[in-house]
Amino acid sequence: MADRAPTARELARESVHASILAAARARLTEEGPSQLSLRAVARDVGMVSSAVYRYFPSRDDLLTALLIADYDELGAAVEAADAAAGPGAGARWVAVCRAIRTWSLAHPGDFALLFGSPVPGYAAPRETVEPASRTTLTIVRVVADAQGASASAPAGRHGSPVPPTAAPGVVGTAVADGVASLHAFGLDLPEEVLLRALMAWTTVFGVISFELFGHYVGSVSDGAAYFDEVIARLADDLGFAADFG
Amino acid sequence: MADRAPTARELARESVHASILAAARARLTEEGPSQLSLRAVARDVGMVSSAVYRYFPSRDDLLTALLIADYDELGAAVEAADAAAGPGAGARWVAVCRAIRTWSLAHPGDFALLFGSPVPGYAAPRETVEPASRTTLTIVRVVADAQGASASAPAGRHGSPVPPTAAPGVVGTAVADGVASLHAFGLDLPEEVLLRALMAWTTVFGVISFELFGHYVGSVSDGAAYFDEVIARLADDLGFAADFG
DNA sequence: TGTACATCAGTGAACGCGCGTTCACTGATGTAC
DNA sequence: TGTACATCAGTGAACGCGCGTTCACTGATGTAC
Repeated sequence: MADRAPTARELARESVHASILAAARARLTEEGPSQLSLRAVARDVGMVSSAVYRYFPSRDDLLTALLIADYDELGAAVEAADAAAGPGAGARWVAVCRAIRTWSLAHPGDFALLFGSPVPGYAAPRETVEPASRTTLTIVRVVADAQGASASAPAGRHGSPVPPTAAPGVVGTAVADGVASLHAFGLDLPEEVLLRALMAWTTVFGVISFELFGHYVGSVSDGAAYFDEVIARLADDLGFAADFG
Repeated sequence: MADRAPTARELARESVHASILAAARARLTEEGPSQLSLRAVARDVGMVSSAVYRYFPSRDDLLTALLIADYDELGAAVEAADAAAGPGAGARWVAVCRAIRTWSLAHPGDFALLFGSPVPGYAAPRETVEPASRTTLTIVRVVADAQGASASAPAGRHGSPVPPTAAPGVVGTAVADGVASLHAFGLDLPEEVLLRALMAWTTVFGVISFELFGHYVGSVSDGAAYFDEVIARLADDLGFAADFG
């Protein structure tokens, strides 16, 4: 019941568990998640495949653990970038977006696991939803703060938060669920702003996906420069100016 | 040498070839491309697996044929939607975007093949590049036409094509390759416009991808309505008004 | 038009492979007296 | 502190599976005389 000193067995178990996860993550750097085999991971870690079952009841559980670890790592990186950035929303926006791209390029297999085509025969369980939302929430928070800040700023191109749309009035129920979820996090945003924030996040994802999977070949030569151009315009569309420091 | 009447053998060959492709496409509706096995396709078509080798030298060649067929089908659907839409760029924009979404939702496996995580161990050959560009080109063409039209339109929210960005002047080389490619198609666009068009296409893809792969669960309830909201704002950002008829 | 030979689509068995998972085992670590 | 038993991590063999691909075959279709 009380806190005992961990036994040698417990320490060893913890360490092997971590080694298996690490080996799986290392594999993901080179190959897609659907390729990821329990036997290969066991081989990498230097144990027999059946031994892995002492730590993960099945391959699906390994995938779930990976999914959570990845979402958390990405979320932590994004949150850290946000915290480390200057106080202005423009600087935070750039830091957050770049952090997402940097992590994704460094972990293409993990990116595919999180955001690519679903792994055949695997359905992500509930437990993955919360860590998954960390990144989205950080983005929404930056946008929300930018809105608050610019509400009391002088008028001009960036004076009015989120310009009105060409086909207004129908936002209606489209993101109602999203607004409701945000309340659970203590955020209260106009639907228009949430929709714009969601759009921006979607674009950031799309750009990274296209870059990573080779769909910009022939159109975009310098991925990093292009990405900066894109997030500058996204900030613009959100009613504030990106700040590249 | 000259045009002979096709022999029974030739007709049969043509027909079996088509059946195999059709069976493979049908499988894609239900399962991911990495799952797609030559043996399963052969089974569906009612022949022994080795017989497929009379038609496709390997599984990779089957995948390539599928890729081309899919890109062409999507491209044709998008071009048809463009042609069928009213003459205004706003109406064409809506028609084209909706066509992309409609096709994608109806063919999730094909969408994953075209735009999802790369199939492990398979690299798409050159022949797929041209059919792949049909969709992108249609979008760029609509945007280009909208620019031309609005250049002589009265000023206002949609009077000035593509508003200036918050961090201008650096577009520079980011999409230089794209501009060069466009010349081959007789299109000459300012870099800013091309960049905005590329961004919009990326967002459309991102929205469909998120919807299809379940990343909007909890945020977006009505995918179709949300999609329309998004493309209305994209048109807005491109300097014209979406026209939903 | 009729026959002899060549072409080629489809068959069925076989190959070697890697996979997820189960199971009885051995030997080291931990616990109770 | 020392011994007897329980726990449990890791082993190694085995299961059944589906895969891509090869190969010698048979029988129907096409071609040359």
